[in-house]
Amino acid sequence: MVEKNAGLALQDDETEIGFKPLYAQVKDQLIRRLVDGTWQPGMALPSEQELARQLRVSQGTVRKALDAMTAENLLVRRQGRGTFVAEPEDARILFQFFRLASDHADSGGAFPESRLLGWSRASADEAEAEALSIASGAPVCRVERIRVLLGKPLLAETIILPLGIFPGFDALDEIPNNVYQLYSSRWGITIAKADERLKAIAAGDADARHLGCAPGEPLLLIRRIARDLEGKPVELRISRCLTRDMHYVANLP
Amino acid sequence: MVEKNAGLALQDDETEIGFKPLYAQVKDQLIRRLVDGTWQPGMALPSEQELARQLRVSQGTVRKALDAMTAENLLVRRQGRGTFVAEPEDARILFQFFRLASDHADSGGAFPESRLLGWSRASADEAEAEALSIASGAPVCRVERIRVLLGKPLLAETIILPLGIFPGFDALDEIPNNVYQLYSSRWGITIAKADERLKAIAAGDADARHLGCAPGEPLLLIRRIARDLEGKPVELRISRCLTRDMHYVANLP
DNA sequence: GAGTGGTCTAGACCACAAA
DNA sequence: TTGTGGTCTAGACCACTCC
Repeated sequence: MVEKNAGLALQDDETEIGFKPLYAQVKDQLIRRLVDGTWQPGMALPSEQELARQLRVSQGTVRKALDAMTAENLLVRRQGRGTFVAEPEDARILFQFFRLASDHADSGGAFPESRLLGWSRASADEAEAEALSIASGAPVCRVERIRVLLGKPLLAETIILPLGIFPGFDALDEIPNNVYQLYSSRWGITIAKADERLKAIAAGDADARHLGCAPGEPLLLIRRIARDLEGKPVELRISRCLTRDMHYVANLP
Repeated sequence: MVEKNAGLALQDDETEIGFKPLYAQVKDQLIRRLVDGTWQPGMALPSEQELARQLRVSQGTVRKALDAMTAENLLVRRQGRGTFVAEPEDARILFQFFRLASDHADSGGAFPESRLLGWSRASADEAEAEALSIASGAPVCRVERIRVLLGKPLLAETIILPLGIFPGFDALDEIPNNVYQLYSSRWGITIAKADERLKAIAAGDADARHLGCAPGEPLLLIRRIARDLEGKPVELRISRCLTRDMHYVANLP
């Protein structure tokens, strides 16, 4: 009765080690359609029944793949409406990637404003190349800006982007506040997840000037590597944060 | 054919707003048995079939509850063996709750040693009471210790425990390295999750002396609220970390 | 009313572990 | 061989949304 896992138009690795459950293969197929732009942010996917027919698997298997992708914030499911590709709107990006909050009352979910200091083409140094899995010396664009919340300088950040992945970024006329939305609309790149490393450092002269604090004041250093749908690192971001009245929030697990 | 959700020996809140899916009710039941000690760390649960019979639901519904609990690190499932209550062994606690790593080669998964400075009974101050959801002035035990990795002082930490939850803690003769294991074995309390808040601060004189750094050196301040199976805060821990050669790891999401 | 996702069930076969 | 969890299927009913 139950059909043998025969791949069903899915790439079947029946080799000893390369086995994947059907629902994982389905998930890979669906992610492929996100990567190649078949389904763009905001669009509705076909219904579960329809996907099941197309992929020749049961609805339950499709559901398991969709549920996993929903848990990873790639999709949004709405009962009675359908399943949609997640969009990089401010509210979601803020919630998912911005972990700084006020010590006192919740900062109301305001997206911090940006004061651009400049951006320019450069060559990746050793550390940047390592973090982004590109060749040392490869062309990148470095963006420097100050993030401001409620009129107060909050952090200084440097964004390093490989120009091989974001061609023409260095020639932009301006850079919006929500860059992840720009990555999506202009280059079709979705930031799916990120790893962060945190340290405490002393403020240098430049950061002190920009943030309005004394040189030597303790700052929270955040080094973020952001990854696309396939897990490839596409952005390196280094932030120096004033945490006198703010804190970084982490949940375990 | 399908039986109406009638609670099935589960507490049924069919009131307008209080509805819960069956699998969530099953999960609540299972967690209750963890809380009341029916199933202790390391023990095997009954099989899915058996649980399904006992609770008068289908195996699939039981599975959904077990999968959710496994995702929360409350259970461990082993194919062909069974489902077991997760234990607070060093390796897991290290992986789940210790987010500091060396900047260079992985620190090999070594559990940091502890150098105890002392512990004593005290009264909760405003901030501690607020964090632990207890009355201001309620009895607590404060533990001070230095964590050491590979012979080098890594961080100074203060653990604040409500004596209402851990009676007799202040009268202990000694305190082991892995306190979460002690909470479990001595008081039957499982640390299920924790929230952390991070800041950068300047080292005070005492911390500088203990950590072997200069006063004013930037330290990473971590304030952890650890919660039991029911989400109630049971431990407050404040760590001041030297992050010259270390960093804190966070994953988004 | 038609279509969607959300829940629940029942039963099959598979991979794995232990006796 | 027996029993376990892991996967997959098929079909039912429900709650919700939109026409």
